[in-house]
Amino acid sequence: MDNTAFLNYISSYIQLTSEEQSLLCSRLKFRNYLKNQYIVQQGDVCRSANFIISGCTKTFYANNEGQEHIVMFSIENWWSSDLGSFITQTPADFNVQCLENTQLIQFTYDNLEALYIEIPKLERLFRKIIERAFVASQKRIVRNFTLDAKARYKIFKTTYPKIDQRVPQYMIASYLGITKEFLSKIKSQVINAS
Amino acid sequence: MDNTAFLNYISSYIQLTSEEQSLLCSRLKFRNYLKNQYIVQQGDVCRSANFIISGCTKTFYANNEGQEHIVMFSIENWWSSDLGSFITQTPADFNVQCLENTQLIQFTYDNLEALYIEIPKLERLFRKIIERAFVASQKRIVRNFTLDAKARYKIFKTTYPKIDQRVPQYMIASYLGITKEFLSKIKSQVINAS
DNA sequence: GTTATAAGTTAATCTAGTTTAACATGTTTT
DNA sequence: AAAACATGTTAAACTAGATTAACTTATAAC
Repeated sequence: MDNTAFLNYISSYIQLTSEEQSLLCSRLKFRNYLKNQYIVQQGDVCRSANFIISGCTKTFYANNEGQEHIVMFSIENWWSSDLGSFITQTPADFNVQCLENTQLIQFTYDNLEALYIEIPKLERLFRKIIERAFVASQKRIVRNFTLDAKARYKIFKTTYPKIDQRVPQYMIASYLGITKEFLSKIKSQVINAS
Repeated sequence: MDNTAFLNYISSYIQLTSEEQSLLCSRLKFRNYLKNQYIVQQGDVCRSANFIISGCTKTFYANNEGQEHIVMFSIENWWSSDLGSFITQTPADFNVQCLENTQLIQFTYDNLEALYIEIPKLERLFRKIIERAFVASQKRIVRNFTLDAKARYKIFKTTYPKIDQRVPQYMIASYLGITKEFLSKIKSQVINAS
């Protein structure tokens, strides 16, 4: 199993000694999922925090009418879980499903708690990771309030060009909080305007 | 200066030794702001993470037309900052303004970095605090997508009854992402329906 | 290579929420 | 207590985006 992507990712947040690195690596559990498989299901407890080595997932909420609302896409070098369920070990609000065959590093709750004790620097790592995720989430809330759908779509396309190309358009509409029909309309406007 | 509220708040996340507690307390800086004073201004670097002892603040974004969009209200026992600006020490996207006379504990960036080294458990504290904040933020994004304005208002009222009573209605409309006129209409519908 | 099935587009009709504007109430200042 | 200003309400006209439904284009299955 190839740890380099994960170690490289970590190194932008904290510096580990080579002992810490090898200890950490000895604890890593890899797992493969197939396209369409669920990593987490709404109502189940989310048992692991998942770092994506390859592949792509969507995190979504399904309401009583069965409509899906996508909260997040995750690709290589990002996390994919229902964090709320994971940290409290209570039933998940969200589903996490693979959009491609996906390879993950999985940290179970107990595993991660033990790792925090063995390698205290990881507290800092995860603090910093979540700080960034929180900031991005706050900014998204503001964008949803201040910008109309066309502006939001343009930002999405430039911020996540790789996701835009890998994922069906109706899921992008769901992520943006609009219908696929309206996204279609926006796209034709964007093209005709240029 | 009264540390009890802060120590009590912390104790629901981590257990400090009495040495750690007194060290922490010796480092706390209190500060008072008057109603309408700015703690952070859009464009300035946010120099401190602020824990509210008493009072109330709003965190908001002002667009080019001068319209305000409220991201968050903060009251006693919660935090009030532009976290994105604070952690990266780059210019703030948001303003933080006092809605009442407000007493804070302020952690400057350098102060907090030093504290993380003196009391490593604080890494865990802030990791946990931000985990919760992130989860709440994600849930708010979903609510904004899945619920209409009336449902969002009802949830706001039951989740934050104290804020609803302390803050002008036009600010609540801004927080909910609707106009004050429409909030007024919703409220009359909620009353007439009951 | 035809038949299903999933994904994307277009257009007409409809609605939640905005805009504008006039008015009402409350609160601070002088 | 009048003036000035901030806050809140109501109603009519308007718009961004939803809904419905018919159609087109891909992709997969046999």
